[in-house]
Amino acid sequence: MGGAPYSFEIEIPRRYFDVGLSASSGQMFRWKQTANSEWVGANGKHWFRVRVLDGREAYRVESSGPPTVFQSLFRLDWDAADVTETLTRLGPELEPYLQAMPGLRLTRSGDAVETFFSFLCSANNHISRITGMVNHLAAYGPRLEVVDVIDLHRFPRVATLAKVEEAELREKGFGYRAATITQIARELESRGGEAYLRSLGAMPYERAQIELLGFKGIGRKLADCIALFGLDHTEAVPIDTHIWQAATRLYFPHWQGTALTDRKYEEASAFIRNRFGRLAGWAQQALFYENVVNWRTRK
DNA sequence: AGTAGACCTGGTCT
DNA sequence: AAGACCAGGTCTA
Repeated sequence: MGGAPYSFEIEIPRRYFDVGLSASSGQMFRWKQTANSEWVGANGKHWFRVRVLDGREAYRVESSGPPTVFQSLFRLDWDAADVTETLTRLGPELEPYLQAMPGLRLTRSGDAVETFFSFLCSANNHISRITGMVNHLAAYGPRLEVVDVIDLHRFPRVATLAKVEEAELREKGFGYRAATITQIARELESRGGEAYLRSLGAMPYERAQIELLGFKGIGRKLADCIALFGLDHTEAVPIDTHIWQAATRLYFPHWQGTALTDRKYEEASAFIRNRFGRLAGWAQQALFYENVVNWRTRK
């Protein structure tokens, strides 16, 4: 299809920014590595194509958006060296996890709507299937571009998703989430849709969390994922099965092997948040993905 | 406040 | 190779 409106270089050491790792670590679900090992993906209304420049600590990016969009998406305005140093100082126990995941960054979605619906797909689910479901939802949006046979869509708006029928999603293999997703889409629209969602990003984390918990089908975990990955509340710490394992290993050994209850969720999440402040979400991401990659061998 | 089941589907393990 | 188990959980009883 037509050429990219924007083409630019991003110069940064790999240990501070690994696109593939950051794009495929469960924060976004619309990135793929092509046969010639480029990373192609979409977020909200933009698409991206990223290539590692041989022998250089740099990327060549083609995109529908200017460099600022890409930089914001991968939070390049945060200095990874600085973040890592601070996290290690505040929590020396994080060092092996950060070292194990060099170049993994906390991303910042440019589209709260996409993140909201992406994580609705994530409950009690595998990353591989979440990916398929999110791409099904994305297909309701207009096509932006085709890059290397990969269809890249603008993620649909709330009004579009609010019209989707439960049966339709069932047929696409959404299972019981077909019901919650369509119901929540309607509820979100009635609350003001995208503008409402964005307003949650402007309020304090605690208030946004309460708002999100008001949706039937959104519990603490999803609320925290949406807050962290979609609303830029970087102090949010979603506690899922992986973080629960890491948290009990590092901070609550007496809870190892026990079930995660509301109270324990609150305590573990707040502990990590208080320990790392606005960097807590970044710490969470390192702990999360390291555990995803290594949990099988660990047990 | 904590526990037990149910819930779609499909990867992974046995 | 068919069947159990489980996954970035949440709701209800």
